Amino acid sequence: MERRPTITDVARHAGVSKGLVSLALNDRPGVNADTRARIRSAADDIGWRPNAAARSLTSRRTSALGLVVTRDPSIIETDPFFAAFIAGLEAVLSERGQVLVLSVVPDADAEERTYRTLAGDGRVDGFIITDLRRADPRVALVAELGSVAVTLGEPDVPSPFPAVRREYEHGIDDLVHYLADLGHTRIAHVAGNDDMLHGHARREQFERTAEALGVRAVVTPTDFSPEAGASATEDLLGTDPRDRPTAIVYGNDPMAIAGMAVAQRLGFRVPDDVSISGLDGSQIGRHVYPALTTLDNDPAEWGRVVAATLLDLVDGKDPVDRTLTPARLIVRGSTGAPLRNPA
Amino acid sequence: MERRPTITDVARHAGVSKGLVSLALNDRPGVNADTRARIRSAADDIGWRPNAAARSLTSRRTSALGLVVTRDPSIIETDPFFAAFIAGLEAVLSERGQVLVLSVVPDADAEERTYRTLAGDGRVDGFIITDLRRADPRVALVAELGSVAVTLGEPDVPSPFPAVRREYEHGIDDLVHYLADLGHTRIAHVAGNDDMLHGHARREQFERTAEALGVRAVVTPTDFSPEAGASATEDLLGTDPRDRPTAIVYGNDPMAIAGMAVAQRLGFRVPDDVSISGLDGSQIGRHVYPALTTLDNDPAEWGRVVAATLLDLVDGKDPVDRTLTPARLIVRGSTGAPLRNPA
DNA sequence: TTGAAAGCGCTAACAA
DNA sequence: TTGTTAGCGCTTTCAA
Repeated sequence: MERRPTITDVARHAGVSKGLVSLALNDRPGVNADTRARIRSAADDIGWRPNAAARSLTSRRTSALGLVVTRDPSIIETDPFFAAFIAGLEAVLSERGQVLVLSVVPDADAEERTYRTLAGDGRVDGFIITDLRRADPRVALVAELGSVAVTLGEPDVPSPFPAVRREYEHGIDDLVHYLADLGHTRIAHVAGNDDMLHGHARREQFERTAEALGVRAVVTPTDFSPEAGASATEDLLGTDPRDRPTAIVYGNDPMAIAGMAVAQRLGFRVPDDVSISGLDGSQIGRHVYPALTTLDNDPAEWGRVVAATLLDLVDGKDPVDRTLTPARLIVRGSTGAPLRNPA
Repeated sequence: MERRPTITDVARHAGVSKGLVSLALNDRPGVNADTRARIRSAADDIGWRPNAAARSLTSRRTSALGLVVTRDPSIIETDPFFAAFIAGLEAVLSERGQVLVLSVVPDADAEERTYRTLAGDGRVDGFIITDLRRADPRVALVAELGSVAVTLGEPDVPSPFPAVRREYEHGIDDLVHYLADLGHTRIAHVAGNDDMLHGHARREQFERTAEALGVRAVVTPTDFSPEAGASATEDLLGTDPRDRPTAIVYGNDPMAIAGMAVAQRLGFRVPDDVSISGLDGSQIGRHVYPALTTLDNDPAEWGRVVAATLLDLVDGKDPVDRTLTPARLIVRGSTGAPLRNPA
């Protein structure tokens, strides 16, 4: 097996010193243009690529970003966010010669261990913190580890790190208004994990708007899993018809899909007997019947902006918060006016 | 900002040479038990962790595995396989101190570039090759790059690498038998990408079994996207009732869900007017109405076995192919006997 | 069983 | 503008 060419091989081929090769190939100033070109073609000729480990050892940069996803294995599969989010990250990372180190861990203990390992072993230059929780320990942990991060959303703890956020309040406001305008007076919210900041904020906004409109609101917190969405729906629809909600807003699309299935199995027509809405968007929501009303999110946009923000931070630029375009209400067939006489 | 402790710090604390620290902490023989214990506690005291780059430079091991996923961004989001697959990989990797470098790329060009970058820069010790295609160039590419890989399934090109496979043929056979036994005589298959080996193999097995049973089979190849599943379904159900299939088997669950929605929108009852089956399993399939008949796959099991196989290979053990438990038919509400007089 | 020294491939001083 | 020389933090000889 032939040895991979090193910078010394390039230097020999180009008839220069390896120090100069390093300068030339890293686009540093102070190299004669001809020499630079000669070095470059020598490198191409022998197919040289800088070794990441060697470079990292001196530059103290790994050119890698860490994403640690903490989700129960059964929930991660149905979460429509991550795949597109990662594709968005990747679009920026590959362009800038960076890689993504991904971990999927089952619980908070494994999560902390993974952060410590990734930072302690010097494997990544920074972290992407998703699914912020209340009093999230990860912000302080990353700081303690001497690393940096970007958070998706604004943490409720002091954070030295830039945040990327999307305005969701108006979207929820629009959604509840839209349902109230259709004539719904009892609207349930099968909320996501209330310990997660985004789940919590959406629930609060839902309650605020419902109260402002004089709509009767019932909130059931869950864990974002379709199972939980299904069982919450059974409870809601099993109540006395006079108390029963005529519209249900779910914390994410998979729960909404599961809830819609329960409603249909119990003989409720959607949307005539009960209107169903997701939150957070998804591709599959367009393809169920009836198609799911939801609030759009654009996971790929999240990914692109988060990656760019974190790379700038790692490059020593001043951290700047970024705000994405607000979530927009997408009305599809799963919501409509409530029928006077339910089946 | 305080400097991270190095092996020299540990050596000083323990009063030994750094060479000995290396031997002791890597469980190499020839170190006095007391000394080893002393070194270990010194390392713990000052919180030392070996730097991955430095270690990689001498050991020529990165302790990282590469996974390059080539999917159109719109399809990756709905694919139920990857999230759980990655969680399965991770379960093994974290236990063995390895990390996963993940890339999501849009097309074959970006794919090749990514393999070259990851291997050329010495960022990973080996690759995980999913979604094998016909005459897949990646097997030769990885070999050319001097790296190693594990393939999910058996490539149709000569491969020096171990393969992990799951027996799918019997499951498909069972599924078609099951449908034929219910009385279906016209069964369509909305197949996945026919350029992908698993999609192709499943289609062939479907056709073989259908022919053996004297069932009329119609096959539509697609790209695995829910959109394609939906439009294929419109075509199939728009035909003359005497030609119309009474059962449709989709290449994956998202397509089946989209197809079921189309059927329902067109006024077909599922399963009375048309039976719907997925393939490949998914969590969300349990939570649509009616729940989706499918063939189970266990992405997490794939992940665990693939990771273990690749790590063994990287460790220099002889490559051994592994075969997972066969895919099993899971009958749910979306399939049933065809009604004599369709609506 | 331990220490000393060399070197992995690169970057970054500093000289020339 | 270019060459020389030290390291970065670790593993691995080779001596002692």
